[in-house]
Order: sequence, then C-alpha cells, then structure tokens
Amino acid sequence: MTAKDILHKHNLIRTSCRQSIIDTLTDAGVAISEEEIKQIIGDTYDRTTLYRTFKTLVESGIIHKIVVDNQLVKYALSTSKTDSENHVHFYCNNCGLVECLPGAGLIIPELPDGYTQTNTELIIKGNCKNCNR
Amino acid sequence: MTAKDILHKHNLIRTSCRQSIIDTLTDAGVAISEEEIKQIIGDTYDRTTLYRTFKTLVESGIIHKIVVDNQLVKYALSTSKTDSENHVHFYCNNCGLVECLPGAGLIIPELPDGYTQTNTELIIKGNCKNCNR
DNA sequence: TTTACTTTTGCAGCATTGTTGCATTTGTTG
DNA sequence: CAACAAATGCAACAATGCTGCAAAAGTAAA
Repeated sequence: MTAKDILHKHNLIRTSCRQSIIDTLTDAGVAISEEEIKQIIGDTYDRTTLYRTFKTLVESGIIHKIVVDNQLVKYALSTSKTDSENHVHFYCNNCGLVECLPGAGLIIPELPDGYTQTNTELIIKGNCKNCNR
Repeated sequence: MTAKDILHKHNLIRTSCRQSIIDTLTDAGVAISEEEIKQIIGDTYDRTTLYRTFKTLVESGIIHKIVVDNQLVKYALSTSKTDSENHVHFYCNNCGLVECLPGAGLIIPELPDGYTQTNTELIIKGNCKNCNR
C-alpha cells in the first residue's frame, strides 16, 4: 500500500512531510528516530513539523512509538503484526537497531489481585545478527 | 537494611542527599519520579545534584530506572526480586503508579536466528487495585 | 481551473530535562 | 583535627516537548 493510500484510509490530508515519513519507514523496514529521518530526507522540514507529524501519525495508528530509553525514541510503521496489545521490540545494544517482533509466544506474569491490564510493552535487549558475526 | 548500610556496602560516601533518596524510596515502596522526590524531601538539593545522585545510585545498582515513556521516568530500590535480567513493571494508566513485579512467569518469544539476548524490560499497563475500586 | 475554505507548516518562543566544568563545601581516614 | 578525596551548587548550554499565530499548502466545489 502506498503512502497516499495509507493517509487516505485514515482520513488524513496527503502532505509531503507525511508521505516522506511513511515512505522512509516503509523503505527502512526497521524503526528509526527523528534524527535518522532527518539524515535520510534532509533538513526539509521544521523541527516542529516533524514533531507534529509524528504525533499525528501515531494518534491515527499509522505508526507507533518505541521508547527504548528516555533519550532514545524510534518510530515504526504499524502492521497487522504489530497491531496487538502486546508490543514486542528488539534493541541491539551494539548498533542501536530497533525492530518490531511478533508478540506471539509472549506470556505475561500474573498480576496481583485487583489489577487489570490493557496493554504491554516489551523490549528485548541484546545483539542483532549483524553484530553477532 | 538502613540507607547507611546500603551505601557502605556499595562503597559510596554517605551523603544526606543519597540517604534521603534511599529512605524516600524505601518508605514509598513503589517507584517515584524526581518530581515526586522533590515534593517529599523539599527543594533541598540542586537539580544537578539530584540528577547526579540518581545516576550514581543507578550505576552502583542500588536503585534502577523505569522508563514508562520518554517523558515519565521513575526510580525504585533494587531488591533481590528485581535483580534479574528480566525487569517487569506495572504502570497504572489512571494514577501513574509504577510498581516492580517479580519476573517469574514471564516467557519471552523466540528471537530470530542469529540474535542474542542480554536482558528484557517489560511494562504492563493497566489499572491498579485502587483505581479499579 | 479558479475560488473559498480547512488544515498544515514554519517561526518564534518558552518549559523541561540532560549534561558538563569549576569553585566551594562536605565526608572520610589517619 | 588535619589533609585529602569526593560531592555539591551554580552557571551555562544542548536537546527535546510543546504552543500560538501568520503564511502556505491541500481539498473540494463551482
């Protein structure tokens, strides 16, 4: 599905900034940060515009935000695979790669009495294939 | 174990700021933010001092940092329960409570070929006992 | 295609948080 | 208590989050 189709499906105006971000995330395949986006598409857009565009795309569900650390935030396209309430991501300690993983196989410990759960965020830290070579 | 003992065991100088933070975390039982610390112990210490004290205590392993979101960071005392490689925390969407949970029962999905894992961070979001009443 | 309207963008500006260097103060050890 | 090592407070700067407002861009209808 093209960026245009995705935006239209979510009733969002098709702007060049939104298209660039969606295209970049599609091409990348992995999660990327605002900084990395800028390195790829250039200094085309204002800081505020990028900030608001990410916000809009997250709120519409087109992309999702992965907070590895308070100083490291990345974004990835949402797919059927990542749509569930259980988000699983891999972070490479060596190269900083962030990837979405299917939530299948994840078993959450039981909560104390009276607690209820809406969703979970799991980050698995380690070394990726490339860095293990 | 008293704050004094904890600091001594980790070869750290016993300063009033470090003691206050450890005491506050001990009393609280749950994870708290820098902001909450200030509300409890007052505006006694400089922002930088709190920042560096948290850093020192994290690096020594006395406390650990829980990043709920890039704008919400809390700290909790490390205990034998939370010492493992698998950190599990609960976040209440309603009141902001953050609690450490034992990692027992957590089963991580299998990683793709070539990937290795060092540690995991799981945040379970939902509603706590109080907010469910 | 042009017009009128709605939404987004860029800019300015402010708040919060992360981080460092350096002089002063505090804690530790003999 | 003296001497030394370490922590603290202050100043300062960077990065990020966030908002208001005028200008620009996108959309839909004539």
